[in-house]
Amino acid sequence: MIRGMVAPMHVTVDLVVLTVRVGEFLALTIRRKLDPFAGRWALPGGFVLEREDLVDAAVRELSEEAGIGSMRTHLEQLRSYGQPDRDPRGRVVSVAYLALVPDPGEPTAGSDADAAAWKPVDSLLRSRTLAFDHAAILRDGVERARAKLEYTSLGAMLIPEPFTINELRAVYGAVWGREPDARNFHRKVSSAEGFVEPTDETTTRGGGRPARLYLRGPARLLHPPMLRS
Amino acid sequence: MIRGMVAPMHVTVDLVVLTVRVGEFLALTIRRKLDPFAGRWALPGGFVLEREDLVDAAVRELSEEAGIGSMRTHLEQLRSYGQPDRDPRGRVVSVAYLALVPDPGEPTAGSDADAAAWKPVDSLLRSRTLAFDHAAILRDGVERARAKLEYTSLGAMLIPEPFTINELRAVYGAVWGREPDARNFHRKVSSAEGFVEPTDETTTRGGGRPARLYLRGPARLLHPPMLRS
DNA sequence: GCGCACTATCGTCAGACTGACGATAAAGAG
DNA sequence: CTCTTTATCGTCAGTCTGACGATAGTGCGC
Repeated sequence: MIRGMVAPMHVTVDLVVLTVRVGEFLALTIRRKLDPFAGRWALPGGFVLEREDLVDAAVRELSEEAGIGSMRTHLEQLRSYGQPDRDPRGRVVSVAYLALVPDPGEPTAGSDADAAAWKPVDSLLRSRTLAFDHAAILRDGVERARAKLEYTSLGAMLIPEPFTINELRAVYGAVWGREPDARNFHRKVSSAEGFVEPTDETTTRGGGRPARLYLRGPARLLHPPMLRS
Repeated sequence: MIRGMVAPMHVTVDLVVLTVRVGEFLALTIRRKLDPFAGRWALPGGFVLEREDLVDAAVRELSEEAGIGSMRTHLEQLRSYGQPDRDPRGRVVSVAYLALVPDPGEPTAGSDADAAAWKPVDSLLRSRTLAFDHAAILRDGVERARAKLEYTSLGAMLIPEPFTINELRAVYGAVWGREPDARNFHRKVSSAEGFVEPTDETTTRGGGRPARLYLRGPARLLHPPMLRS
């Protein structure tokens, strides 16, 4: 049906899965069981099945390779990578997805991996340990996440509900590498329409005066944005 | 080299090519010569060659199908589309690119098309005339372009150099559907570091008092952004 | 050559928002 | 019951924006 001179290619999805745990900005990595790059760390991912939509493949890999359900997950397409030599097995085009999840605890390795682990984003980016072009994909995903914290409410997708405003502030500190001022952050978040919804509960888990607990609000975009400055 | 159960797919690039001409926001379309959708209007695009990088395929199609060189063109990846049934010929994953060009005049149809034309974005989006899922791709591209005018200097890629500030303002009006205030726009653009570079020349082509001519500046991001409000 | 129409550019001003930081509130620790 | 710690509210000056007034240079019609 398609003229023969056009070579078909393999299509994969790769996942940049990000979370924050105790003040650290982490990405999910797996250790590859098979060649190429057997034994090396990589981003989770896999081939798109014959009749499978791209986003469905991403959801499936998230579940298979990381044991992460799609319920509390923000998942968006990042971009595609198609350099002809990016995979030694042949021509493979990868559609990368970005997932932001509240810390789900230790990951369980899927069938293609002999280990899975959360690793600090900074050290992954500095240490060229990732297989394929996954360092570039991770860099793009991290950049997108950092940018989106500015003008969306997605920061709240990186912690479990309910959370205090200071816990949310720690997310921004971990992702941006710089803590916003607590008082200005509190003013901004609590006055931004629909960013967070207060509950009746408070907690003292951070020590000090009890802090109100919040849930994620319905707003997705922030007007005006929160500036990294 | 890759286990047999994973079916290879065809990979294409599709192009959302946008420009502004006499106050109208236009997208490049071609009329398809071949099935599927022969005779229907579509976005320019085509198959990625066996050893060709994705962006190279986009540059090639831009040149082949629209006669647009890559010199004065802003080209960025938009996103990928991979619904299993999006192409009746079989499984085709398309990587869409967004191009912003200064009006290059009437397009010349490439070999896969029997016509090429600039059409107003709004009417294309309203009238469900585009083949495949190209209406969705165009919508995403237009949305990206509208958003990027806010926080980048890309508006200047939509008009030929040199230009007056008012001509640039007309670009914003065409893309956003609403003209910013001339005086505030002038203040903002001329005070934003590196957005535009003044020349020594002026023009009276708009009538009235001579306007200074500007070139595109080196800045790509605007801090703070220009608000659609 | 003169005033008019037109666009370009500069200025003004109130309101919104930000960053820096002071001050007070409400817990637990000792 | 005082100290430490975190939470929350306030203050204030500086920046940026939107609305809009005012002035500056052109070409055009007469």
